[in-house]
Amino acid sequence: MHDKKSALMPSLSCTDFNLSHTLDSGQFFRYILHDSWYYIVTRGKVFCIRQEGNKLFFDGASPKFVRHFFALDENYARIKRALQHDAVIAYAMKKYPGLRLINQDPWECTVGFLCSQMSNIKKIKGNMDCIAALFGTPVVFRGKAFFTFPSPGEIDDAAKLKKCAVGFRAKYILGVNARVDDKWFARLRAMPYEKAKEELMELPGIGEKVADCISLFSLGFTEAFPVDVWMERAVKETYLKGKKLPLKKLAAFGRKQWGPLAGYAQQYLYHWRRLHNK
DNA sequence: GACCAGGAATTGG
DNA sequence: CCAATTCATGGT
Repeated sequence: MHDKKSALMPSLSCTDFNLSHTLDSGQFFRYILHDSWYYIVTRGKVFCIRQEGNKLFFDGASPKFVRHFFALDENYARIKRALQHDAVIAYAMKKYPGLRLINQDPWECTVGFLCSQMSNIKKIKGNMDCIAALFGTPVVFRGKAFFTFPSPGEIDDAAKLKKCAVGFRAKYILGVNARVDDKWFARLRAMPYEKAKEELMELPGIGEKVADCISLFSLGFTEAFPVDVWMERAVKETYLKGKKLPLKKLAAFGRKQWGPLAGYAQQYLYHWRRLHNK
């Protein structure tokens, strides 16, 4: 079961990192688990990765890329210390240790969360794989077939997109596809969070929640606090004594409560609330 | 055929 | 400005 090449392939030591928790927390869609390896496609890159304790083995990507993609250089001990004061977050951190925020490609992230409205993770994964198959480029990696994700501007055929069962979201994907490019996303990264979010919300189909997901999962704004139905439940039940608040106020609550680490608090709350399924 | 799924856009006060 | 309503689709 151990790959003989393991000893020769790149590896990294990591602390406070759990690959499965991180991938299975609804922030990223294009990966599959096969023979204890996660095969990951992100834009034009295909690589595989496996965790054994504090060791990460991987193939198809440089150590630098892996460190960046999984935010391994983030000072996690500091984040943990800062969030430990909160009993609810502390519990979730203990239950799902090493859950981290991924640094993924903004364009791919945007399409993923455009697909997310009124949908579910399994279906979003299917949408994304279908878009890659119809608009991306085939790649063979370790004898397996994959498709890279298309670049901005390349999802330009409504009839083909319709085959991917994105439904009413098609007009949003086509609309955004025609309006953005990689440079545009790069500029967002250099802006303050509020400004970048404003720019994102100018695009069709992107409201506050989707803009916050893009901000948090792909632009490095850890102060973003996306609020979906799961977060609404989690916050209402744990911090508001069951009292309802509009989504906009919940997002403001999160940012005020946890400041620059609101995104991490969100990720733990979301993961915890979705899995314990009360 | 109802019911649900990580919302967005529009309308009415 | 805020809340309520409408829109809209594939999977189970």
